[in-house]
Amino acid sequence: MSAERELPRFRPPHPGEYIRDDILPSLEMTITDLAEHLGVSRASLSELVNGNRSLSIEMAQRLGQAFGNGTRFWVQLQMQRDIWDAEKNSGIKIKLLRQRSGKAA
Amino acid sequence: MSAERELPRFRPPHPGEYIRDDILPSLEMTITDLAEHLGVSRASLSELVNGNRSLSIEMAQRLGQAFGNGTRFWVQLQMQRDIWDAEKNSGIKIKLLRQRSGKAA
DNA sequence: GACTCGTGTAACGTGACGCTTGACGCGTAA
DNA sequence: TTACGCGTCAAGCGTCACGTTACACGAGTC
Repeated sequence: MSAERELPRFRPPHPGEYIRDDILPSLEMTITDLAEHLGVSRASLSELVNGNRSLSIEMAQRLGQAFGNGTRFWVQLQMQRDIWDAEKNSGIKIKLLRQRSGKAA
Repeated sequence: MSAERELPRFRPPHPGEYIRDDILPSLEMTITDLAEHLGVSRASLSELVNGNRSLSIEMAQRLGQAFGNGTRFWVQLQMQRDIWDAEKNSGIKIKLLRQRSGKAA
């Protein structure tokens, strides 16, 4: 009874929202600018920023280097959203397997 | 100077190793047994256990439900390894973008 | 009006990868 | 030898991030 963290009440924000709302304004950059700086296509970054695509590990690396907050930050952002979606939308129901820790009823 | 966590010195273990070394023995189950319980094919679980495949979100859900430690645990296991690999093997070098926080040299 | 930017998005091809199915090799018991 | 359980491999499929190219729209500017 420990590893089960509660699901957030609301769907975690897409990494792209963060880029759009916080990063780009504070850097005074356009999507086109940032895409060029990151070495990705404009279309690719645009779709990411608009939430139409999820973050790859490689994209997370680029963002982490560009903004100085590391790969992990971005991957976790995406991960939280992925987990939320998975828990919400799936009908997977697997029965709990009891580890044999001595006391077997 | 905060979000940059250090990379582990050694490659984080593959989730499959954990299943093979700890879970399966303590449950006294075979790969075939567990695959059936999880509702996936033998081959799929076999490749996972042997480190030839990484964990999908859906597989993480199944494992999390079966072992009672939640989806997040398994996804994080995989994430740590993915990040480690990405940092080690990639030649990506993006210049840091300075946020304009008042003091501009 | 025409021109330039910045943007969103669709179509196409590509490569990566998780998954299933079917077949194979190996060990063990009848 | 035959039969069975187990693990693994190979082929095929679907999904998806990505680049490229192209088009359409709005806001400025001339």
